[in-house]
Amino acid sequence: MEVRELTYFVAVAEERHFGRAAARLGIAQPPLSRAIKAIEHRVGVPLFERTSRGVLLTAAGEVLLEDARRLLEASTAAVARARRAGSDQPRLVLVLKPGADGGMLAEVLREYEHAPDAVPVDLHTCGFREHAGLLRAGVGDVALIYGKDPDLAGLDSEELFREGQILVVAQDHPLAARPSITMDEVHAQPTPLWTGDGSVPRQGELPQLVALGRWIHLAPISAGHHLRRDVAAVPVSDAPELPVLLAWPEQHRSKALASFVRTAVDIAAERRSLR
Amino acid sequence: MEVRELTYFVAVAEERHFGRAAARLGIAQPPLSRAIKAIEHRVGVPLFERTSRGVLLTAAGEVLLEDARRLLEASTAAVARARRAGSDQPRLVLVLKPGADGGMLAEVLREYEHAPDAVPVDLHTCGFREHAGLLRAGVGDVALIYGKDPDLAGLDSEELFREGQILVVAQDHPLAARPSITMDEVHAQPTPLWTGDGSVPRQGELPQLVALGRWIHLAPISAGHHLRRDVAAVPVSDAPELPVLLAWPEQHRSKALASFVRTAVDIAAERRSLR
DNA sequence: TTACGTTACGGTCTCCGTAAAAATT
DNA sequence: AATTTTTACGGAGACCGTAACGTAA
Repeated sequence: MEVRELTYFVAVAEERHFGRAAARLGIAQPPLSRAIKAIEHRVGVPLFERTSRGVLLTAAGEVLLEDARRLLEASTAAVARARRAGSDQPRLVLVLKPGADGGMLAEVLREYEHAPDAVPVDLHTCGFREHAGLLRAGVGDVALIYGKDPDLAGLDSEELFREGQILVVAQDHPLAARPSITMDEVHAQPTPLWTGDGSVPRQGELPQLVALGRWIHLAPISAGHHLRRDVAAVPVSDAPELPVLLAWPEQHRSKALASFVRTAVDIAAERRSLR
Repeated sequence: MEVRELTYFVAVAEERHFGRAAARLGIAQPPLSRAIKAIEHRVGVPLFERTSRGVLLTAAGEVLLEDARRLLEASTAAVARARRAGSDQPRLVLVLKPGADGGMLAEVLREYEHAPDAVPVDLHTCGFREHAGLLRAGVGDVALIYGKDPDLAGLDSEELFREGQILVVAQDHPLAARPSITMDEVHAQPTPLWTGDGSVPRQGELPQLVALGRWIHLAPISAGHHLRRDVAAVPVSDAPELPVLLAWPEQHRSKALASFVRTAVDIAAERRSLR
């Protein structure tokens, strides 16, 4: 099974229409039709049910679609990683959400510079829940992830520590002056609480909306250090602790990466013991 | 990057020689040389250092080799799985070492027959530490694995229970008559203890060697039920408990598989609570 | 009749194999 | 001189696009 064929298959599977799929692939329908037929012949089972309004996936097609998506992702990731590994000055790409640095990133970077097998670290910022995808796509080598149930498929990870949460509200919000607050109170107050569900906001949009009093949201304590001036943070006494993870592609432990992970884990352990 | 190209690359990387790689691929050297050059051009970095005695992998080549092996494995697995999913009578293939049934397999199979979404279960036996490979290759859907540190890359898993161990010795071994024994005694006695390191024995070879008094080995308690007549089992009071895992390819939870896992987990939990 | 997928056909592009050449020990 | 990789060249096969054809709502 060639990746060109997988690309064709995924296009048809996602468009559920040979014509649209061909357009998306930039080819004519007939070659696409032939290619799919060839695949089905080779696999030995039909992957689509042809109807006069388009196509439907068979059970086998559903199974293949899952694998095919992963394969395509992995194949582009493979060349991306090889390319970076072969560049003159190898670097480590750390993926993180802006501001979500766990309050220890600066120290980790400082320490890592002097570690054995260290290489320069590039920071690649990303949006909500994009970490795993970027690692799997070969864009990044390692990611710093906050969250309860992150998507770790195909990744190895290590928990660095857990962190309490603060509520971020507009400066003139009724809760802004409180020294502390409970989860019940968070849910009881009227301003909507941003949960990350639904549409992903553009970069920097959420702080803006919070400052305008349209939303409030929870954040890890360490994020409180670099909030906008026009918002306030209130400790939430009984908020669940957020795990802070370091994650990297499965079995991709270059020396540079292993050394970075070790440095971060050591510093995290040290900080835990200080508390 | 096409999988044909990856196949070529892996062949050269593993043979470290264009000529041998070409022979293994069943093609002539020149097309192979061209193909590799094309790949290197596309990736943008050299993957091999050509010497007059063959080739060496560059750092980028090493990185790509890891990914390429996984990709090839995954691509064959994808069609294998799709083919099985599309067969007229879908089945669930359970991979396990002969005898390593956790003492509960019969009950799980019996129970599963009546579970919702159940399909017929095929048993596929395998050798020492072959489970993961067979799952990744798409040969099996789910595996029953004993062991402390199994290879779970690319797999999801669930621990069913933990089991104590017995020492399996020849019937006329000095320890055969003991009601119980400690790990210290196991290590102190003279017959070599088989640890699974080194060469993998042929199927059924180890029991033979144990019966002949050439080796002794540890086994989970449940394996004691189907030992040869000419060996004896002695409980080891302080042996570390062996985890018994159910594992399956990451994110491949068909209804049939999910139902099987649930059945097994439920029965395991029930047995734990009975103790 | 319209919208989709499939066959038929001809051209092009890629890939392969044989043969000769370059490079390194 | 021998071994190994690379370049040159000619042919076979794969893939694509246009056009014509089935087929179901």
